[in-house]
Amino acid sequence: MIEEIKNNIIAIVRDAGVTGDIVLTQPPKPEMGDFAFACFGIGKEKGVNPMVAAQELAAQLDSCLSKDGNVVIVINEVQAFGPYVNFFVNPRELARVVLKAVTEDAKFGTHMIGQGQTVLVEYACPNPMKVFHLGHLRNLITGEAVARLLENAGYTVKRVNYQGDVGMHIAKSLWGIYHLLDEFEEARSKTVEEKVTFLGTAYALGATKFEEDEKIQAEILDYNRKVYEDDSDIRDVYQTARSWSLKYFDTIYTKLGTHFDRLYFESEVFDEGKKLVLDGLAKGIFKKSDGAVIFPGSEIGLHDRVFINSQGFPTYEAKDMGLGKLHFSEYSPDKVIHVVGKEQSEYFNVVFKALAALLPQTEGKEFHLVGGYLQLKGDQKMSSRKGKVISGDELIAIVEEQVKEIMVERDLVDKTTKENIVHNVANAALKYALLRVNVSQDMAFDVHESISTSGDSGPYVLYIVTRIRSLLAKAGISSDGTQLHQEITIPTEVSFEEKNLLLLLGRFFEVTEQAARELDPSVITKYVFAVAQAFNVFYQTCPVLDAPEIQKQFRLHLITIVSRIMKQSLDILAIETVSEM
RNA sequence: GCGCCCGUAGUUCAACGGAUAGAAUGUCAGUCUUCGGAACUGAAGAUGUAGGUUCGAUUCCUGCCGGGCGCACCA
Repeated sequence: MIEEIKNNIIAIVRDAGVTGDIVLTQPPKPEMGDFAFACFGIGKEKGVNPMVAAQELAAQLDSCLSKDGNVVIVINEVQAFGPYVNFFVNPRELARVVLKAVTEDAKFGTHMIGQGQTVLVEYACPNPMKVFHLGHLRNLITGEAVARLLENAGYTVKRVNYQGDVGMHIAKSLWGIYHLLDEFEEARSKTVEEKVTFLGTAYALGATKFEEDEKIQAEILDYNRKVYEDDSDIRDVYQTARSWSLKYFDTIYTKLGTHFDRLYFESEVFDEGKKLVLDGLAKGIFKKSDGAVIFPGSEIGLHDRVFINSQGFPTYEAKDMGLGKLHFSEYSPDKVIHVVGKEQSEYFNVVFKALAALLPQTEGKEFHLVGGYLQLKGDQKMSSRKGKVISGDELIAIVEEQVKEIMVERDLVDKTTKENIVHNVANAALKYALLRVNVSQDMAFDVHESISTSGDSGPYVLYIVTRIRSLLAKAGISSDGTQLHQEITIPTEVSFEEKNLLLLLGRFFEVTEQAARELDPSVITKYVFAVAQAFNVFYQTCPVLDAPEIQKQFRLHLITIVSRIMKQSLDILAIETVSEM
């Protein structure tokens, strides 16, 4: 792999008398070399201008190159560029090393850095009886990718989803349902979508009335109490409505190819949470204030938060204490990653401190992976029908519809496969668009751009994979690479385009590592796009099937690996490839 | 009022304190008698503002301008 080459270069540089850390970077342009060593450090050490130091080092290295061809066969040339010493690798040697590494190691690109460690990834977290909005959609897609990123790095990952099935929003929904009882009864026999639409209406009604009318406010507070007390008056309606919501969420999870190891609910943690906080109050971790129990975050430079309200109900904060305890008793995780929007950053700062004070074993293991916002861009046609806010599942449907429109003209094998393909392409479009931006970065989503067949999009990347597969099929090779020979003759000439592809393929190893370290799927998205582009450039100038035999075999081998690594990358993003499109 | 986050081509996004700030899209100009053209090549086009630290700042610090969010009994 590429590490082998890098180590080779590092050894040469060290031989030249350079001490300390030797870090190799990539020059900004391929014409400037393949690897670079910055000479700011040695310049300072020697008290000379880094440009001068680079020139001296390059000259020194160049002279050893010619002396000992054996050691430095991977390097063709050393050149000083400003304050950098740049290395040009021998393309044939690069080809040999990269093809060998990737062909021999079916797990190339996976890591063991998480070996023996359990990580809880908490994501999605929609609230029963409320809509699954766009924020949830981005969160879900991000969370699944993060989970896969970590699995790829060797961690044992548990996907968990924490949902608010008690609290004021539920009380408001219940009030709405009880004032629309006829519709509720009718909904029992309707589809999941219709049930959920009804729930949306009921919540909206309750929420509006709560603001308008004090008497209704009191009624809703009473519903809240009944939910917490599991009152038999409301039990059936509550459970029924709750199950409708969960069913609806399930359909979304299935569509997007995610699943959870454990669904947590506020209803199962609030009791314990309250108990923990009251214990903490006795120990002086929490304080009484205006009839409520608060965590005095302001004493440690944060802010105060209410954990138990003056009515004696645990707030979200207290419930999180109960949840934390459950997490640790069930999985003893080494890390708990909460994928949650950035509006909760300061909330988590306080809550993690409180949790650590209460349960020392959680100290330093709780992380908030800050999610950026998702907005819709472009024309208003998309912000649905009645000017209402568009929901997550509506957006999925819109993307799928538009992909279908494009695909009608395509002449594909049969109808069932075609539906499947439409589904996969639509998924790719959506996921790619959401995962190409840094996790914490706000983004604007444009349906037209996401399904665009050219440019930085899911369909573009998917298309490259199918085209390679089609090419390989023509040559009678399966795309999984099982037919590849370990021994391959490298042609005497390896082109510039081939070399670029090889360099990129070799980087897969460090890219997956970086993505896992930074918990950022966009690292993978950017990489897979770069590979797709490099392939297209290669494809433009390098014939495969019509090439002379040695070159043909080499190129077939190369593109098999391209498709394999692209598929592996897309797998991490939970994007499924297709055989044709 | 206090605190956190963010201002990069027309637009959507990149850039461990380092080389000429990269892509995509849109615009303009080209390529190829296509191993699936849903392609490729080229051009024009940007760091909100004023200072500071540094050999070097999109990146770190301060002020200002502009935007988002959070600050007690919602989740």
